[in-house]
Order: sequence, then structure tokens, then C-alpha cells
Amino acid sequence: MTDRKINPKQRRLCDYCNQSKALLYCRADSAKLCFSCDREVHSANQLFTKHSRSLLCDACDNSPASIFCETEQSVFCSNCDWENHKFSSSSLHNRRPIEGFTGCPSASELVSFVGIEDLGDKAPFFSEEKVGCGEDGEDDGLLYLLSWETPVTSGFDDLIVSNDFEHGFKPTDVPPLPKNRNASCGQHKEEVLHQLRYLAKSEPNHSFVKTDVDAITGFQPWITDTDNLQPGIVHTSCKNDTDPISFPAYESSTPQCFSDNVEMADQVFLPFSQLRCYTEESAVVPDKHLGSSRTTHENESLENQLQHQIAGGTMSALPKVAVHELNSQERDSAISRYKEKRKTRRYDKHIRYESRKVRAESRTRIKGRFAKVDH
DNA sequence: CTCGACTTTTGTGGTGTAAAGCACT
DNA sequence: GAGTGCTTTACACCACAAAAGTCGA
Repeated sequence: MTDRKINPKQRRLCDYCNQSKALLYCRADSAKLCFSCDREVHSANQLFTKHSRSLLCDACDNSPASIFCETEQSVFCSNCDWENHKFSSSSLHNRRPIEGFTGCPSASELVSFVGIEDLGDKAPFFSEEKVGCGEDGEDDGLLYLLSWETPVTSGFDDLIVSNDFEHGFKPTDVPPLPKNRNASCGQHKEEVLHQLRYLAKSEPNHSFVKTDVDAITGFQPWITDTDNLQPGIVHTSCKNDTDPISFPAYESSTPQCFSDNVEMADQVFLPFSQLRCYTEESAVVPDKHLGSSRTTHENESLENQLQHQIAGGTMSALPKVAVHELNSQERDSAISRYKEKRKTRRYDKHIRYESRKVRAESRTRIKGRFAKVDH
């Protein structure tokens, strides 16, 4: 409530420098940070590089974003996404989950993270010839950034094996999804570009060829390049950084949260539990909990709703994978609700009314059940 | 706004039972 | 892998007083 009276600009101020506009949110520090401060803070030591950061929610400016709404061109945290899209009219918005990152990424990697562009071709923007060589260089760079139309950023969908048949899995008819799953600056694109430009200038080395620096800084985008991806093996940051986690292909094809979607078993998925372990909660919350946070009835109605929309033509071209995306959004939302609920959870039995306890203890029973008392 | 009458909802614990887990053959 | 027996776990069941909600005066 009081937040509404605060100047939106102030509400988004970096918690560290208190000057720049915050664009990222660090869960471990519970802090809003601009790109520069994020680098400063999280390059301090190896421990800090493990902090997971996400874009800041465009709606509340106070939580890590996990959903990108393409229709609104905004990024939302789970709660705001839920609020904004709970009505049927807005629930048809084209949304998709977005990932966070750890480590100490370079400017180019940040560009890749926010999904502005694949830097392979556009590296000149940050190259020394362009950056810091005068107004034209900067303007051209900005022009480059704003004009790139087909960003290519590895995303979760990239892990759906469709082209590589060596593993023996046949691809399905599922149409390819856009690869820019992380292409989601939200409503602060200008600020993102501004800060990235500044960040790039401050970097001693403007080379954007992937180097061993990644290994040194520990930067790990949540989704690794498909080129390096082998079915059944994924690198995550929640385990030993050097050890890939292997799991049988059949497990990856049918993660629990999708177990009801048999058709999807044709594709090789990496389980969310592995990919989403960047948050403590998502790593420790079994799907059982998530499932129970929404009743079976609600799940069924959601499925039915989707099927009706597909059948009715409102989602005519909806690929099967889109259902999977919505499920992942549900999952994010469920995680968020679970977090809130967990704060107030009591594991010990709590007697709210002592008088009722006394009464129950003295009540006559038959085989443990309360029995009627004839008066 | 307060009060009283009335209705509806909640919470309490011991036991039985089904389901799950486990070891063993 | 299938079958069996044992143990563990989760949950429904019951009655009714107390709490909470509703409504009219």
C-alpha cells in the first residue's frame, strides 16, 4: 500500500549504490541491484558468484521475475503474473517462463541473458571500435541492439531434442518454439541497454568469444548451449560445479510434473527439478507438495480449460509444448505460493482451543470414535 | 453501533484401515 | 520380476461444545 506513494523511480533504486535503476534481483541477498553493482557484489568471492539473480518484476519492482509476458512486453514475478493473468481475457497472453543466472557474467553474457541478442554476430557493438570511440559508436551500437530481430538465446526449449537423432529418440511433430526463451528485457529495455553499455565500457576485455573466463567467473546460464548439450546430461549450479548430473533418458523424458502428459514422453526433457534448482525452494520442494498446493480438481479444470481453448480455436495452433509451458508457469506460481505458506507453517501440532482438547479427551469413545451420549 | 437470538462452521483425539515401503524368498 | 509378510504412514471417522457468522430489533 505504501509502495504506491513512493516514486516508481525510487522504488526501483539499486539497493547497493542507491543511484542507478535496479534491474536484477538477488534472492540470496534479497536485494535489488543494477548491473554494475551486481557485478561488484557478486564478483567479491566464489561464494557470492553462486547467488542466483533474476530480472526484477516490472509490476511490483520488488521480486525476482520468473514469467515473461510477450503480450505486455513485461516480466513478472509469480505473484504478479498470477494477479495480472488470473482472468480469462488476460490468461490468453503469450507468456513463458524465464530463467535466472549465477556467476559473474560479462556484458555480452548479460546481453545474452536478457535475450537482446546473440552476441556472436553483434559483438562489434561492444568491441573497442564501437564502444567508447565516440557518439556514433554508441548510437550505432544502440541501433544494432534495437534492430536485432531474431535473438538466439539458448532456452529450455532448446533442450527438447529435435534434430539430433544419434541418441535414438525420434522427434515429434511439435513445431519448434522460439529459441529466445530468455529474450525478455521487460519494460526497462532502455535502462538495460544503458547499463549494459556502461558495463561493457568498464570491461578490460571486450572480446565476446566464449572463453575460459566463463569457467573462472563461474558464470552459468541456466540453460547451456545446445551445441554442448548431450542428452541425459545437464550442468547445474546446485551441485558441484564441475560435475555434470547424469540421469537416465527415460527419467528426463517424463519428469513427474509432466507424467500425465504421456505424449511428451517422446521428447527428451531435462527435469525441472534439475534445471530449476537455482532457488532453494524449488530444489527442495518435491512435486508432491506442488501438486497438493493446487487441488486435483483445479488441475483438471485447468487442463479441461486448455483443451477447450484448443478445441474452440482460441488456441488453435497451441503446440503440445505450450501446455508444458503453462504447466511450468503453474509450477512457478505454485512455488511462490508454497514459499508464502511455508513461512507460516507449523510442524508441531498446535492446539488452538485447549477447552476442546480437554473436552475431546474426556469424551466417550467407541473404537476411537466419538460416541453419542444419551442424556 | 450494540445486543441477543439463532444458525453454521470448526476443532478436538483414539482407533481402524488402506496404502506404501521394505526385506526376503 | 513376482509373491509374501511385516512394519510404517496417512487419513477418515465419530459427537458435540465452542467459535464464528448472520440477522433483526
